[in-house]
Amino acid sequence: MPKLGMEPVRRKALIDATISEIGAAGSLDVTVGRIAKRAGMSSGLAHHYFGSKEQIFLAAMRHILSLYGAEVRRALAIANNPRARVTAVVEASFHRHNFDPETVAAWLNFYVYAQTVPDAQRLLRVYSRRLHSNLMFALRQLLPDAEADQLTRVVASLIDGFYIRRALHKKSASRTEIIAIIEAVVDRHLGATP
Amino acid sequence: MPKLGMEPVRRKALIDATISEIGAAGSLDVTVGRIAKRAGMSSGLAHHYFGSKEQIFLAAMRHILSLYGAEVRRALAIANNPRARVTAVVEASFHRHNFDPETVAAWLNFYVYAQTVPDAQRLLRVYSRRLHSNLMFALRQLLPDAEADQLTRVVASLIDGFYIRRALHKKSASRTEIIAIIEAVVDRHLGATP
DNA sequence: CGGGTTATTGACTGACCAGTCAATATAAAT
DNA sequence: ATTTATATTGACTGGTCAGTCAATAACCCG
Repeated sequence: MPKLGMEPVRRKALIDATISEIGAAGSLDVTVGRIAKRAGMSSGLAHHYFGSKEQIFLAAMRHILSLYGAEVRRALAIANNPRARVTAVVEASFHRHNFDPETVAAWLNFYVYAQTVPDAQRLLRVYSRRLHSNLMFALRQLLPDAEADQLTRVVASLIDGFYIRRALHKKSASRTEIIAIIEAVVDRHLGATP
Repeated sequence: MPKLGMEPVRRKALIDATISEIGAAGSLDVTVGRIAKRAGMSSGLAHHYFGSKEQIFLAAMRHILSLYGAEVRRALAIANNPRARVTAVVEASFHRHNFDPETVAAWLNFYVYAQTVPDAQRLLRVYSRRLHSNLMFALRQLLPDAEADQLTRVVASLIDGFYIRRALHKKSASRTEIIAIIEAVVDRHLGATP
């Protein structure tokens, strides 16, 4: 029963299923068979659309990264001054969506995956650089370059650091607590060098 | 040619080989066969001494964690005031040894492994809590409790955050730069609330 | 020396899995 | 209605790997 135009539907289902499976397994030790099953199709079809397991993982990564990118852009569009732009980036980074257990698990695993697979590393770098330059652009309007540079690294590391800690202890600080702590660090830095 | 007392020698060789293999592969996708070969023995012998691959990984984790723990204790023993104790923890966390590419790769992978294997999670939590309480103990002597608590989280997250970024871009900030940045954050906080 | 213990190997097994393929079904196009 | 293109399946293959085991070797003690 081939209703035409199934491809996008199947791809989306597979990407969602991949993220769910990674979340459930807590690792990338997930078989194409299981992913396909969760997406409601045979393993053969998954290969038909993606060609390989690696391509499935990369598509899932792209999906997560692009959701994140969209959220950052959305938040930046609303912010109307440099300080607000920093807040926008931080809040987007800890948006509810990125905070779902399965999303956190996927991020963490993709970080590791990027060590092995060059395409994955490239993807992650693009987003990492974009984050870095968004922060830098805003902070350079508030601080001397050297200080802006330093605070940019601090904020970027805090984002990653709170993320990884979240993955380890589910029972760590809440989304809003984390945001408040990072904001306080920024304010303290800005207040000290006006 | 069974020279007696081989067990500790073999175990050590296997643990070192495991960390090297993880570093080389950038993932836990490492076979017992390859580990054993690097350690100069048959795969059978690796199983003879450790029983399972999981036990090999856990032993490697324990080794890395205990090196880290020893380094923290060493540094704390020298520090003779609370502020110096914070520095001691930060410097121990970025000691050259922990900074070897293969060690960074192992840490990162063990973080992910802890999502899957309860024993690994337990190990990591013990060390994470020890780190947390070392920082907290020192900072409570310098700040009101609520602020000490907050700064503790910040420093802990910065440590993890800079670590994970290091794993992603080999070309990120250097060991000494990272330490200086974290120290600056601490000083800024202490300076603002004297 | 001979029985007990430790060391060590490599072959073997059972399971699992990524990716392929031939077969089938069905819609649209000519 | 025949062709053509898309959709879909599940069986199959080749390879890999964790863990087991029987066999062998060498030391130690009595």
